Amino acid sequence: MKRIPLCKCNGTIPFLSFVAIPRSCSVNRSISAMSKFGVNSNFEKEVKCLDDAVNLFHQMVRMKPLPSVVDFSKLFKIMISMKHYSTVLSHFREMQKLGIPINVFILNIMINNYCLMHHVDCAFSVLPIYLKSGISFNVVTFTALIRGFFAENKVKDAVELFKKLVREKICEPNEVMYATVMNGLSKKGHTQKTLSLLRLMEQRSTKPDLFIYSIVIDALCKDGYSDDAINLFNEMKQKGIPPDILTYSSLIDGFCKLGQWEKVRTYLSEMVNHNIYPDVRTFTIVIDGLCKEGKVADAEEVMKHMVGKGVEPDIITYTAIMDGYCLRGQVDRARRVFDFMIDKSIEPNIICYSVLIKGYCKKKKVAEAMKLLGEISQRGSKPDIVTYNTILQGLFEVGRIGDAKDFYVEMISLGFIPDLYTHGTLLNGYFKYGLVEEAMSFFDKLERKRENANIEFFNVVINGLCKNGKLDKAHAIFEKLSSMGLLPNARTYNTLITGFCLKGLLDESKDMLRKMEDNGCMPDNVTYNVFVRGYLRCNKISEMTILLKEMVRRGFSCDATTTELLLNVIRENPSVLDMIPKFHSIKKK
DNA sequence: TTAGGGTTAG
Repeated sequence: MKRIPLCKCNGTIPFLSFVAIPRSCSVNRSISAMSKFGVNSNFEKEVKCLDDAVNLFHQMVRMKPLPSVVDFSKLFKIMISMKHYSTVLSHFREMQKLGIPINVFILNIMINNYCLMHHVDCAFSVLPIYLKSGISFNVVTFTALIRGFFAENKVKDAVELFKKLVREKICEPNEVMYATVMNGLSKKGHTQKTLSLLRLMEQRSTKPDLFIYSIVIDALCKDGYSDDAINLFNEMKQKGIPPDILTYSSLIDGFCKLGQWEKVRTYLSEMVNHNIYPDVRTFTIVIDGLCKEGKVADAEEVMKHMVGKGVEPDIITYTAIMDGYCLRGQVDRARRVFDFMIDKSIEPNIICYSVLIKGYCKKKKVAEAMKLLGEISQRGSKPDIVTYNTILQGLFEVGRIGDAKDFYVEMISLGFIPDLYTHGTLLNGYFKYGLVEEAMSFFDKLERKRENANIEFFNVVINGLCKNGKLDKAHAIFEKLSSMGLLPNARTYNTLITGFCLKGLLDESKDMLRKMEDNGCMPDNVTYNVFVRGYLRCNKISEMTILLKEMVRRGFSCDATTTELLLNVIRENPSVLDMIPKFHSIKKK
């Protein structure tokens, strides 16, 4: 059945003339607008809520002749943007029952709808409808499915589908499909694979565009490879693809996270020189970066600057600054910000609450944190696992071990599924208070779930064992990591090196350092500090000074604990100072 | 021309 395109109806829409239009409903206002202006008018803007959308749908299906599939597609898109996925499904079924013709667009919308519901398996069940209706799949169909796989963490399936499409020449990927695959890969931590795909793409007919470059630049920045990101950034410019606000924002975020403030300034100026002005997200990235480095006063200045430029802070900006105050122990200031936000009619979400709760816990005000936890549901928000983990940690911090255990039981009874962080917090708490047997018994109980464990979880266990003098056991767990497919990180090595150093086992520490370097994990500031302290404690001054020089040469510096220990040694034996010619510069750093 | 792609907070 062929439908007359609505745009050819001389400004009137036949199917709408049968509908009685009461004045009150916004949908009806929209229909009225459509009648007046034809299909080009935006009824999308008039549909404000689910009721509007549903009412419009029911009116549409009663019309004679029926509206075209284009109008149904538009309406479904609105419902999807409102996240009313199941309503889209039921309405699509109704459409099918009524025999309203379908096309590739609306079927692709249905596939995407299932993928957004995290039901990629159901999305595949739409494919037979294409076949039955003689409609061909296209690149959009497959792109949506690939995205669906990634959304459900099915990276292997996503990549296999993509490879199959290319290998069997089922569908030639376009820029969007490449971007979808690369974004999926990068968000799951496969930065190198993302970069390889970019290089592969350069050799094929579909060339990387702004989106593709921005995805890879963002991935490199998130992994801390800011130099590689800059190289790629320059490469895209040389190829005549100008970066936009998102590319700059990703790059600036990378520099913020590395504390490279000069580069932040350089690229902020560069973007403005190119008439690309920072928006609320760009400013929030800078504010968050400053806050995380403890530079809250600078963050406040940036906030004033953005307001001066007419850019209003949003909930994320306020949350970042609240977290900045909390990290410095200024939970009361964070509470001002929090109340100010409410005054500005910005309703706090669970992340805001969790930040504030963490702030109270950090100040050991667990009662305040608990009080706030109770208020969350009253204000229409819902605590999540992170909120509960924060309180659990807070209870351990103040030594309320019994309450922490009860709280853990309570959170499970409330239906929360403990995550790795929950288990890590419990184990860390047990180890902190010397409850090694309890910790290890719990650790053994978790054995079945260990396949999901990450390196940070094992770092907690290794650290706990080291701190409790169980170095052999810690070392044994370390040795098992590779068989579990886990790669030790700098924290793992530093924890074990600290453990050995504290026991005066400097040879074992050095062995561990060698392993660290052999495995491509570079020693960091913590590693050097731990070694300097180890040598100082064992009174190995000459070895300590050699290391100290190397440390300074590599751009690292003594932290507060090391400096204090070094000063104590110098007080007892002033001649040590002569062996450390650059001590003053070290202290200054 | 109704479908699919990139940035910020616990």
